[in-house]
Amino acid sequence: MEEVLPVFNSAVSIDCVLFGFDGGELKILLIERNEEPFKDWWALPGYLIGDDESLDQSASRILHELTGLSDVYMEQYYAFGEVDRHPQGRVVTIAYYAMLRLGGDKALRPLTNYAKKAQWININELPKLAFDHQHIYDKGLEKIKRRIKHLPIAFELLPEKFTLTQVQNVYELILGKKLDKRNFRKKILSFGVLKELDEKQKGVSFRAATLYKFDKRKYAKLYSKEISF
Amino acid sequence: MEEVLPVFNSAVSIDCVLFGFDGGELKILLIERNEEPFKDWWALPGYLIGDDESLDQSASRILHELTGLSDVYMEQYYAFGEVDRHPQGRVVTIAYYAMLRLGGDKALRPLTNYAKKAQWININELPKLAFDHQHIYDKGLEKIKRRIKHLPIAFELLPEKFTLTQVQNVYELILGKKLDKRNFRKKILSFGVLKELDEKQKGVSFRAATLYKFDKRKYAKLYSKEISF
DNA sequence: TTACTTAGTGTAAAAAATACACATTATATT
DNA sequence: AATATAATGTGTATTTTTTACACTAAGTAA
Repeated sequence: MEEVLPVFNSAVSIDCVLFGFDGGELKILLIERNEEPFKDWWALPGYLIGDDESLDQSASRILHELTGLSDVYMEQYYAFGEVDRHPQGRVVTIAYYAMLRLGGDKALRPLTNYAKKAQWININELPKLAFDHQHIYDKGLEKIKRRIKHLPIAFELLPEKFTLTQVQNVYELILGKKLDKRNFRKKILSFGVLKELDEKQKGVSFRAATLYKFDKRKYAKLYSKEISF
Repeated sequence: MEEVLPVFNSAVSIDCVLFGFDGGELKILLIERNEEPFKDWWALPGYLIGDDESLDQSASRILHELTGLSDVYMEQYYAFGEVDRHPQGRVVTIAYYAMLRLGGDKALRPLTNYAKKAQWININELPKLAFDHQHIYDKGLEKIKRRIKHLPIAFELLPEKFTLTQVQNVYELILGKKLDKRNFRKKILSFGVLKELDEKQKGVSFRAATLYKFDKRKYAKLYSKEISF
C-alpha cells in the first residue's frame, strides 16, 4: 500500500445483458466465442474497455463490435470481480443491461472475429455460458424484475405500436407469472404514458386489438420522479 | 480487439461511503489524504484492490487499513470509470456503501500512512472532496434513500437499544424531510422487526421514551422477501 | 406547584391493490 | 348466411395502504 501512481492491477471488461422480445418470447443476446478460453462457448457480449473511453462508451462500442447493434441505451448494474472468474488472469467486469426492440430489420453481425456470431436466444433455452456469465445474467434478470415494477420499461421491448395484451405478455415473461388482465390494464394505463391510437392490429386471425403507443415525453417525467422522492 | 490474454488496462479501486449516526447527526466517514494527488484533501476511504482479493474482500480490507474499522457489511452500488477521474492515470473505482452504528468505543486509526486521519463528518458540512468523490457520495446517498423506503436498514445506524423518535430522526435526516410522527410509527412497527423492551431511556431531562430493539431473525426474512417477488 | 418538553395515541378519508366473470367483436369454417 | 372460435374489452365490491390531523400523558427542572 505504498504506490502513489495508480498502477494497473487488473483488466476491466464490460458484459452486456440484452433482453429482447420477439414472437411472444423473451430472449437474450449471446455470442458464440471464437477465442480461447471458452472457444465455441456461448457468452454474453463483452470485451475489455478501451483506454480513452468511459465505461458507458466502452459498453456501446463493445456491443456494436460484437453484434452490430448501435444506439442501445444500456444501464450499468453491477461489477463482478472474483479473483478466479477469468481462468487466465484478473478481470473485473462491469455489467450492463438493456431492453431492446427486436424485429427483423437489424441483422446481427459481429464486426470482429472475437465472436463467431451473435444470436437472440430464448431465456428458457439458455445454453451453458462461459465464465461466470450465468451468474451475471441471473443478477441482471433480478434487476429488471425489480425495475419493471416501478417503471414501465417494458415498452423498450415492444415495437412502436403495440397492444395491451403484448405489454402484459412481456410483464408475465419477465416476472415469470400470470397477471390479472383487468387489473393489469388499469395499472399500466394509470402510469399515463400510453396513448391509445385510432388504429387496430392487422393480420391476426381473430378480433383485432386496439393499438397503443408510448409517450416519451411523459415517460421522461415519470422516470425522473422515480429517481428522486 | 485482438488480444486473447486479458491484458491489464486499468487500475481498479474501491471507494466506501459509510454513513453513521451520532448525537442526532448524520455523518459520513472521510479520510484526510497524505499522498499526491490531492494531498491534504478530504476523500472517501478508498484504495486499489489487491491481487488475490475479490471486490468485497478488497473493500473490507481497505476500509480497515484506512480507518481501523472491521466487520462492516458493505454493499456495492456502482462503478465509476470516467477516463479522467484520476489525474495520473486510468482508475476505475467501485463504490460501496454501508450504514454504521457509531458510539465512542471504536477509535478511528489509519493503519497506513496513505491517510493522515479518518473522521466522521456531518453531511451538512462536507468539505470539498478529492477526485470525483462528491459525485460518488451523491449517488450513494440517492441509493440509500431509495433503499430505506423498502427495508428498515436505518437500524444499522442505531445503538442496540433505541427509541422510535431516534429511528424517525434517522429517516428524516436521510430523506431530508419531516415525517408525521403517528404515521411513521405505524409504518415502522408494521415491518414487524422491532421488539418493544420493558425498559425506558435514561439520562434524559424530560419524559423518557420506551426502548426498542431490532429482531435480526425477522429482518433476515423480510430482506430475502424484498429481493425476490 | 408550576412550567416545560417530549412521549404516545386514534380515526376518518382517500387512494391503491386485489379478486372476480361475461358480453363483444372480428375472423374462419361450414 | 349461419355458426363456431378465439381473443378483446370492460366494472364493481372488498380489502389494504396511505394520508391528514391534535390532544393528553408523563417525567424533569425550576
